[in-house]
Amino acid sequence: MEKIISPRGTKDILPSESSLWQFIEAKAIETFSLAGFEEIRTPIFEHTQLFSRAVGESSDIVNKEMYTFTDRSDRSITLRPEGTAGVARAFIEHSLDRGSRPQKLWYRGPMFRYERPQTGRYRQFYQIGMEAIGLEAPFIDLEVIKLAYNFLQELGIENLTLAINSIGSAASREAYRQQLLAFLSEYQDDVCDDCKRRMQQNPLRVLDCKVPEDQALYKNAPLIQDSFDEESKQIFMQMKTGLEALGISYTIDSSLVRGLDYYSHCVFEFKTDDKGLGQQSTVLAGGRYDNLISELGGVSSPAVGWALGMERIAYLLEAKKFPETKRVYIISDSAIEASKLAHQLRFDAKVLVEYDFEEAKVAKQMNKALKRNASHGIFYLEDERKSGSYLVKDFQAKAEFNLTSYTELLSFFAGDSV
RNA sequence: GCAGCCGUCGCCAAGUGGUUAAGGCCCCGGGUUGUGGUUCCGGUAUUCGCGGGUUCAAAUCCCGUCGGUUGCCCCA
Repeated sequence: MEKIISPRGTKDILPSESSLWQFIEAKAIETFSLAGFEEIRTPIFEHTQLFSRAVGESSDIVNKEMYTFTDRSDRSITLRPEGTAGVARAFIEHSLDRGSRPQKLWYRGPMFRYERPQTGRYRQFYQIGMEAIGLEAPFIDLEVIKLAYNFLQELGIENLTLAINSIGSAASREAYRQQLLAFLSEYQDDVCDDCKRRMQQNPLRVLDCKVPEDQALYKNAPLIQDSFDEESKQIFMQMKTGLEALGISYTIDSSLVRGLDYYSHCVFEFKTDDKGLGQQSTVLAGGRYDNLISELGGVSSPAVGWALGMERIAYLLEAKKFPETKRVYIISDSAIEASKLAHQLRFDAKVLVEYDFEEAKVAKQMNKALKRNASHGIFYLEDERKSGSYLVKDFQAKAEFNLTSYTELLSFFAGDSV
């Protein structure tokens, strides 16, 4: 029979890895809750229309990367390729603009894009993201970036650089687009095929081209900052001075424009220089999207947010060591008695307890205990039960303790460290 | 979507046209009568990702397909 394997671009997170994922999520819950951000869970699939309108018809995501299908009632359904659109839809649907502003939300979960899988890039991948919706105060951008920064620090990820840029207000960006296109029209026939396509689809991307000959041509291209209106200039300035005041170092990357249509003003990315992730150096990215909510039919609600790729984070954390916890294995000639003791200890001492289901020989149970990475063994055989005692073995210290009551046993396992 | 490389047991692999496809790790069973990952004995691929073709003969050559990987595009 043919073996069934997971579909292309998907992967299982096995127990050897899941503790790391739990660690990441626990840190997210902690960091974001302390800042008053609350979790929102939206559906994994939405009406296709939501994404084509929110993410933008011209984006690659909508053009060639969506997992779209027709359901049994002929509705066009799409597996969400990113988190912001669903959050925005929920914000409008439940009139969250009537709540306190800004609404401070975060989310986690799988996203889907039909792409060629590569290291650090999957068809089903997991993101953690946050959105602050309802106010345009630039201090919110700073708060959101600072939280990203703190979160990454809490996780213990180092060597990330923050790149920021401003793409200005929608009006100033449109003005720039015209200027840029006028400039590019001179070179229309000289540039690479990719750039020809970019001119049609997303002219700002042209400046990011990797072909050296093209780069030489673009040297004299107009700068987006030069087309900024007063408001755009001021917002970007506040951004920069704010980051400096918060002690967050950054670089300005004028080629940073982001792939999604809904962004405006501040955009940013945290990147790693770890080569192991291949071309996927961006670990967290986001920006401001002041018009998305109104474009989707909601009350005008400026917003800012970001998302990070959990696989990429997990990759960077793989080598990290986690603090050891106590792990107890009961060695007994009676699975029933061992089970009773295990359940009691789990609830009374909040310690991880396992035991043997096979009533194997003592030497064998010792081996199993070690194989389970136990830190302690409790000998609990007929002799011990008769005398009401527990022989505790510390596997690391290679020491034995004869405890003569359950109370003594409990106090032995009190506390967190091994 | 395009181009290159790769695919032998759960893992690491030897084998590159010719009798029964090495080896190591892990795993499983057994021996050492209530104490340590040791040791000893034994077991585990009718088959080389899958399908087809060439040949007297294929894991080895050819075609296709699936999957992985690297680069491009793009992106978290």
